[in-house]
Amino acid sequence: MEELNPEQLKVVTTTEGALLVLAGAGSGKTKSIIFRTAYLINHLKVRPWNLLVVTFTNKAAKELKNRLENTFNIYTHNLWIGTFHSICTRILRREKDFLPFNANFSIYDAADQKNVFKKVFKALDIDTKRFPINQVINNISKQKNSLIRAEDFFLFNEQNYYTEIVEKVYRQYQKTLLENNSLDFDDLLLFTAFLFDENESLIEKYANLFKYVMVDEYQDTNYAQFKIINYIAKRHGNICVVGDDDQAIYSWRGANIKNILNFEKDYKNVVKIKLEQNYRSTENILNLANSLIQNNSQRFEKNLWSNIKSNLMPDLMVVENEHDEAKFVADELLKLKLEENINFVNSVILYRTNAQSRVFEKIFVNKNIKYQIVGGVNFYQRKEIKDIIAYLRILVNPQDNESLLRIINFPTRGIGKKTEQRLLDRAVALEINLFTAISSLPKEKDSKQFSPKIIKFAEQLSSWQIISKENTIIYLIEQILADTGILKKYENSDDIQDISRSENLYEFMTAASEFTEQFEEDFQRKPELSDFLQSITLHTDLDSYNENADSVKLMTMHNAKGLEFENVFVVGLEDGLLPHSRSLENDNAMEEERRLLYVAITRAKKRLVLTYTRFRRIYDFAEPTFPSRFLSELDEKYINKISAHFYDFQAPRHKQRAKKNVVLESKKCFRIGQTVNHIKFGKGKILSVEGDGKEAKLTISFSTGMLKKIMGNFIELI
DNA sequence: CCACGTTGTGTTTTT
DNA sequence: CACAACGTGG
Repeated sequence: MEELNPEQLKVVTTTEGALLVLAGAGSGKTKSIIFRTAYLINHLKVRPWNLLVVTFTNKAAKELKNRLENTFNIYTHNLWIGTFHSICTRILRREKDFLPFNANFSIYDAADQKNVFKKVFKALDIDTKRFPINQVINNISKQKNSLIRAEDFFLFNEQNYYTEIVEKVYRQYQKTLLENNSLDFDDLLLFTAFLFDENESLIEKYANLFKYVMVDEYQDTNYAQFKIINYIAKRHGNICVVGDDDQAIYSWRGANIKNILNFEKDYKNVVKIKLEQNYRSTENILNLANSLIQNNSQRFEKNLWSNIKSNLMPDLMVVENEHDEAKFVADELLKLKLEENINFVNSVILYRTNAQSRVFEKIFVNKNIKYQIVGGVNFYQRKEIKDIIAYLRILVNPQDNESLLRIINFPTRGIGKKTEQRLLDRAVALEINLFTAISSLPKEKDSKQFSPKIIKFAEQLSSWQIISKENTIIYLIEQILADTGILKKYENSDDIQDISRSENLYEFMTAASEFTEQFEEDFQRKPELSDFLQSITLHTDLDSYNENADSVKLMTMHNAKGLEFENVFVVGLEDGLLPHSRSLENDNAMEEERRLLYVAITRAKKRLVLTYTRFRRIYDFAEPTFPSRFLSELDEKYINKISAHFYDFQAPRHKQRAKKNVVLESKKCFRIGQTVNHIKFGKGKILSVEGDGKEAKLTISFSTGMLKKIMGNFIELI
């Protein structure tokens, strides 16, 4: 306890009643939560299972558990620690009797979700041009996060041609999920909240169980999450929330910053504690961050300070294009390694969009710099992994038609669209699910209508289901891969992509066996297949990355929340990227973009380098860019501006890529550089020609500044 | 029924 | 450019 400063100590020992902790970046927030948990258990003798601790990521939960075990000798396997989603899943499985689905439900990720939506759109014959599918998905997700169910839709939304369609889709979508005994991520929260709303006895039960409640990153909770916690904690009022309004970066997924701003109104006699000393960053870095964030309007008054002195000044670097940017960062890293013997392990590159990682990857491979990309395409979202997961899902949850349809003809076993329809018809006629419709075939007398291929598949399904109940997970996976020939097919292929797929499948088996080991240690029993499936759908890349490996980490600024690094490179600081173009018109969104940069900067302990480019390739063309407007808000006292002129780049500038359709000069009607006229767009210059004759596709830069691709037919030469 | 080629379309951030 | 959806020939 001597390690704690007076404010932190107060957080730890104020256990009764409602507590609001406003914890600035690097102020020892995690430490306070750990000590508080340990204090409750070891000092006040609270039973571990009477505590509920909600963290933002699985990784944070895992770390918390480890520290409690290693430093405080606390058995953590009966402690309720986890993300909202994993805790809700646990509650839903326990309280299945109160729910319309059973405990074997599948959890659909974003990709599964989109597939269902596509089917719903088709079934309802909705025009995706007028109703963009992603927009509708987003809308419905927002409804769910605000605890608005399909049947209550018009109580909260005005009726017009658009909302009428959304409501229809919402209804049909939920109906389909229910038929599949499946939930999406938002449903995990929604159903838990309504579980409490509709069953007084359950509120009683969980309020009694969770005598003390703690929520981390409270500024990024949404309404559904607020309600869930409120149901549990409002009776006894023993709730401690920790957060920083300046680090709220998830409003786009329904998080409401008002949850933390209004906490003092939601609970009685709230004690408010501010943690304002930053133990992470140097004074220069912190002052720089402060000069940025003070431009935001909606925030608690605070004074975050650091007394870590350093001669190092944050750098701002301007470079020609994204290749030079990557090259500059790579060279800086190599320089640090060579001159100051600093390893890659404590360095990170932070960017706004996942797509920005590609250039860095390329150059790091080139220069032999070890790196890890955290996030982006999740391991469990890869095609080959989703395929094997689909096999496993239908064995746990035979109602999961979506998963079954995914693999009904993968690998190809001669079940095409026609046969698929016949099987679906059979299921509907007999009022059974597709799984049963298939697996019951061999016992049927009329099975001769179906080809031996399908009978074989049916027999396989049955045999796997038996294995899934009697054998280990890893054995089941091996068996499925062998019976279907999937692994062999990939291994024997000449395509490098297939080889990599086979490697991923091996990695999946490793993951399964590691999971089994860990689970047995944690819970002292063998895991069910459903335990495994639950853990992987709620798993994120961040949860498992190796932070100690001597490699540079690459991730989005969102993923960096809660982390810290010695050396931080924040790249792509251009208008349109950060702030992102889709946030430009909206004041609230702009403030969130600013907070995002604030989060990125405050990850740095010692070295901070910010970069932006003059040109960046978007689609196919290098376009001129403008420095992020946030850069002008940074206090010049705390930043060192470096110009690209001082840096010797060898990389070729703006190399023109060869066009695919090269046409003989003699056949051309149009040539690059010619001035032309268009009826609507006026005068312009030809920038490129694809194809020949009048049919050629021309890229024309019009005098209005517009860039267009137009057929030669519509163009007249001047 | 399937493999392959062509056309069209679209990019924020994630549990 | 990168990937998904569609169409065609085997």
